[in-house]
This record gives sequence, C-alpha cells and structure tokens, in this order.
Amino acid sequence: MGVTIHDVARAAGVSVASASRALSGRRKVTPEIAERVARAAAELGYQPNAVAKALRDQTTGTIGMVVPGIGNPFFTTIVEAVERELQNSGTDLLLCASQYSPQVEARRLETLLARRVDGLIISPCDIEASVPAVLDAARRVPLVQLDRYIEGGGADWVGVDDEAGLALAVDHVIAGGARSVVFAGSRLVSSSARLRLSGFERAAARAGVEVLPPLLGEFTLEWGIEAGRGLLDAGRLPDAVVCANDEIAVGLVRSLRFGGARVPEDVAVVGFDDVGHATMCDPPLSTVRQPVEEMAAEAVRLLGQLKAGDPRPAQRIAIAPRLVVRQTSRPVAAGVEG
Amino acid sequence: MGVTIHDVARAAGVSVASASRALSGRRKVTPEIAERVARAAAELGYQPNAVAKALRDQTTGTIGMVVPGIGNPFFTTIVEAVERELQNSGTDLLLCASQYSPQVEARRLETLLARRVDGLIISPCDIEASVPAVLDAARRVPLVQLDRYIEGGGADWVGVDDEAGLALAVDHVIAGGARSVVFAGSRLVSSSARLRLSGFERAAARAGVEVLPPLLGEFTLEWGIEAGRGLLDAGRLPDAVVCANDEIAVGLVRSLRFGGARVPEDVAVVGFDDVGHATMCDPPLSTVRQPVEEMAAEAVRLLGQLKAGDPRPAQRIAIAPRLVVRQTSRPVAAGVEG
DNA sequence: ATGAAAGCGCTAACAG
DNA sequence: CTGTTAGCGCTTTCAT
Repeated sequence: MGVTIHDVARAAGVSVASASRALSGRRKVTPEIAERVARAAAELGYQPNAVAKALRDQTTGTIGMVVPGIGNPFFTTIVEAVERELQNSGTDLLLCASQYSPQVEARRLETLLARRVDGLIISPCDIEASVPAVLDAARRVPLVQLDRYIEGGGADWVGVDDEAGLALAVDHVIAGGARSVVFAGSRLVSSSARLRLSGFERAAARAGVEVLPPLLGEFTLEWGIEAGRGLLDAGRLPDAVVCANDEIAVGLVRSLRFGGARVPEDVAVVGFDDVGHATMCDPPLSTVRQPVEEMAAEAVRLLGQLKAGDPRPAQRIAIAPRLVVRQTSRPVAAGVEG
Repeated sequence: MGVTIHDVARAAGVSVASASRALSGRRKVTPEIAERVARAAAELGYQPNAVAKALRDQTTGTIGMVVPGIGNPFFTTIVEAVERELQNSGTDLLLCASQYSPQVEARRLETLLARRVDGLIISPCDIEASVPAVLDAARRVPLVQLDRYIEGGGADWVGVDDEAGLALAVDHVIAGGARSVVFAGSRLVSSSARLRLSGFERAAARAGVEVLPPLLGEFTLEWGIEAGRGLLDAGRLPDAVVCANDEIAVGLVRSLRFGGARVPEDVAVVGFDDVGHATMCDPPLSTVRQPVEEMAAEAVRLLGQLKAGDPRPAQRIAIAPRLVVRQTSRPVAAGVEG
C-alpha cells in the first residue's frame, strides 16, 4: 500500500541512501539530487514511515501520559497544558485514562511501554495500589509524576503546594470572620486527598478555630451535593467549608442554597483548582488556583532532564498556588477578581 | 537497553522462532519448551517491542482519534465512549485535539498517518477548511467521521439526527405554550452548527410560530451568557429559546435569571447534548440527549467494516436523539425526569 | 558526494 | 516440532 523510500529513490534514479539524506537534509547532497528526490517524493505522495524510523532509531518521538480520567476538568486542563508545552518539540502525546482503576492504569502503562514511548507523565490514581506499576515503569523509562504521586518516592514529581494552598483558603475564611470550619474532600486514596486534608487541619489548628469532622467522599459534584445535605441535616452549619476541589464546592453551594442557607452570608465556601467550574458556578466560586501551566512546563522540563541521562536523586517540585476571591466567601479588603 | 526475544531464546536454549511461537501461543511447541521460554521471559523481564511487531506485521493495533478540543465535555464524553468500545478489541486509541484549528488538525492527521494507525475517527473542526486533509486521510486509511463532518461526502459518518433533535425541542416548547421562539447557536462553521439551525427553522416553520432572528456565536458558556444579555437588552423576550448545545443553554439561563427573567415561567430554555452540564445547571436543564454510546459503537463498527476492505459507497448514519425534560421548560403531562 | 549493506526486533515461510 | 532465514522501512556506517 504505502510508497517507501525505495520507490522514491528509484523514481529519482538515486540510491536509497541518497534519498534518505536528501529527505532528511541532515547531510550534504548535490542540489540536483536534492531537487530530483524532492520532486519524486512529492509526485509519489511519499510519507515517511514513523514505525520503521522508530525501530531503526530506537526512539519514537512520543511521550505517554496517563491520568485518572478525562471527565474531570482539572485533568483535561493539565493535559492541554502539557500538549501546548510539547507542541514545538516535535514530540507527540499518547494520552490514556486509567479510569481511576489501578488495574487499567497498569495495563495502560504496559502498552505505552510496549510502544516504546520516550517518556511518561503520570498522575497515579491510587497512592498505594499504583506503586508497583509506576515504579516498574520508572525503571524502564524517564517518568515524572504530575499532580498525584505514589507513596515512597523513587520517582520525580511536580504538583501544587497543597499545604500552602489550604493555608491560603483557611486563612482567608478566618480573615472573613469564620470561627468554625469544616473540610469537604475525598477519601484518602490519592496523595492530593491526603495532603489537602492535612494541610487544612494544620492551618485550622494553627489559627485555633473550631474544626468539625471532615466530610470525605469523591472529587465529584455529586459528593459535594451530598456533603451539603449532610451539613444541613446536622442542624448546625459551620461558618466556612473548605473543599478539596471545585466540583465538590459547586455541588456544596448548590445544595446549601437549595436548603435555604445563604452563601456566603451564612456559610462561606472555598474550592480548589480554578478550572472551568469555578466561574460557571452561581455565585462565582472563591477558590485556590492551581498553577497548571507552570506545572506542565516543569514536568516537561524535568522529563527532558531525565532523558538527558543526568543522574540525580528524585526531585519533588511543589509550586505555590494563588487564592482567587470571588463571591462565595466574604472579601477582605482588596483582592477581589472575576 | 531492552531485552529482546533473542535474549529470551538464548536463555531458554531455543531458537528465536520457538521463543516467538511459545510466547504468542499461536503455534504448537512442546510443553517443555513453552515452560522454559516462559520462565526465561519472566526472569529477564522481557517485554515485546510493539514497534518491531508493527513494522513486521504492517499493522499497529492503534486507531487515531481527533476531536476539536477535549475542553468541551461533549467531546470528552464521546472519546470515553469510543475508548470503552475499543477496550476489548486490543486496539489502543491515540487521541489528538485539533484545538478548533484546521491547520493543527491537518498536522495531527499527518503524524497519525505517519505512525501508521490502522484507522481514524475524526470530528472535523471546520466544514470547509477541514476538507482536503480529511479526504486525503480517508484515501490512505479507513476513516469515519463522528459528530461533525465535512462537506461533499466521500467519507463515512455517524452522528445524531440533528433535524429530529431540533424538532423534538421545538415541538416540546410549543406544546408548553410557546408562541415565539429563537435559536441560540454557533456560527455556521461546522456541520452541527448548520444542521441544528436548519432543523430549528424547519420545525418552527412547520409549527407556524413566530421566529426571531437566530443568535449565532460559539458553542460556549460565555456566548450563552452574552446571548442572554442580548435578549434582555432587546426589550422583548421570546417565549422559548432553543440552544445548539448545553453550554450555551446554561450560560443563557444564568444571564436571563440574573437579568430578572424567570425560567421557565417567562421563557423556556432547551439545550442539546445532555452531557454533564445539564444536570449541574440550576435549575436542571431540559435538553436533547445525544445517544453517545450508540454513536461510538456505530463508529467503531463502521471502522471495522472498512478495515475488512468491504468496498461500498460512503454511509451516513444518523441516530435518533431523545428529549429529556427537566426544569427549564414547562412540562407537558408525562415524561419528566431527573 | 554517493552507493552497498548491515541491522533495529519481530514473525512467518521454508526446510529439516 | 524446531531452526534458519528473509524482510518489514529506515538510517548510518563503511567503502568508494
């Protein structure tokens, strides 16, 4: 079916070696040959076979990326950022979703490795169950973890500084007058879930406010709605609820208001991520913005370093987030934005 | 770096052919050899090189998919559906986003083709500008268009029956008492944009209601908000607005209510797609549900047929959508659902 | 500057 | 049933 470089060479009346050299331009050929080869290639509609090139070169020009799910806007945002980052490096992205299952995650890694990707960017779905597959992959190929990471180190990581982010959120609601606070997050199955809870607890303890027992479910709108209902049913509302992501926060605001509570007058709500949902929410959500572009850039940079062979201990890079005050929390003087 | 089948063969004390046969299990070998090979492979951590296999077999076991953008929940939903559909066929998906640009779309197709995908599923971003690249790709490899399609035919397509969907929406609001209607959609740069507008116009004309000039922008929340403002500023509200997708509808509802109009009492709003956003909306959005699973299944089936070589004229498969009545339109007796 | 040939890892003919 | 070998398409020595 395909037209090969042999066909081009024959049509141009030169050897395949010359054709190869002319096409790649990486080596000198007479202008005349270059011309003839170029014409032949164009006429035949020659298209280089990347598979053969990959086998020969032992490098595919692709990097694999696996995230828990592309239904979550945070992950699609970060995927887009990585794609943009890779844009001009001639590297293609092979994107996979693990669907929040360590089994399919392991399978995905396996096929990515079999396809000989030059590197891997992964947000492991489970802090424990993902360990073997991720470590194994890291042994075979440059790998950096983005956002979520696995226990025990051994592989590079770049993500947001959750601790700092939660401190930002907690201090903000307290500055707005909150005396009792609660955390609405996810069960502690990922690093993000754990770090955000502990960051919240630390900040709240430091401030000396009352802390209600955390509400732990999923990183979803549905769970946010449920958590809001739970709060209403409990009879007494906290002054503020800090959420582990925006989807939870949006759901929470919805059910709180549906139940008659005013946001932010009766209870302040702050989210985390600031991708998409936050501005869509009514009223617009105060949240902690993850520095997605920087995270993606850093991950790609790290991957490049690893590829270069540069041996060094595993790195962890935590990038500082930023508070974005909108309308679900009481403003404190300056800093309000749309 | 990698351990090859030669290493395995040597370690097992057999020829590469036997090793290959034992590993693939596609041909008889003595149990003893099978055993020895299996052990050697396990001990060495052998992992087959898919690149070499692809070159040898002239088939990669991958299909490429290109959609305008993964930021749009409709496309992520359909990508997930296609992934699920492919799950058990041993075929991997190479996902690309064209970012709504015919240029990057063409480039993406080019590299997918260079990587020798076995087939292509594409939602062309532009009904006109996407034509050459898509047609060229279709000439080289089995290709089916999903959702959007290009002008002029020549390639298979599966999508929703837009005409029927818009008729459903229009008839519904009219049954609810609407006497004047308007369409809020996208500029006519894609097949979906065009078909939905014409479907709306036809259904409205058939019903004999008053039709205001259509509002055409983007398939985004922002445009929905703007369109809603425009409607308010115009002084007189229509009884119903039918939207080309849910994001527009959500934005529209938001700005209409913000401007003091009651939904659905003053104006009914109906969306299109029913993925994610619709239930998140407050109040929950009445909409036309795209049969995403069926569309994905059909696309994969068609692709399989094409691969089988089965020559036949290009097919267009339009699947009937379903109306989902929630709370942004007045119900008509039965059929309300969550 | 150009051409002949080796070889990337794999599988399927083809012999034995 | 097993082993030897050719060849998928490409790039790069190695000679010329």
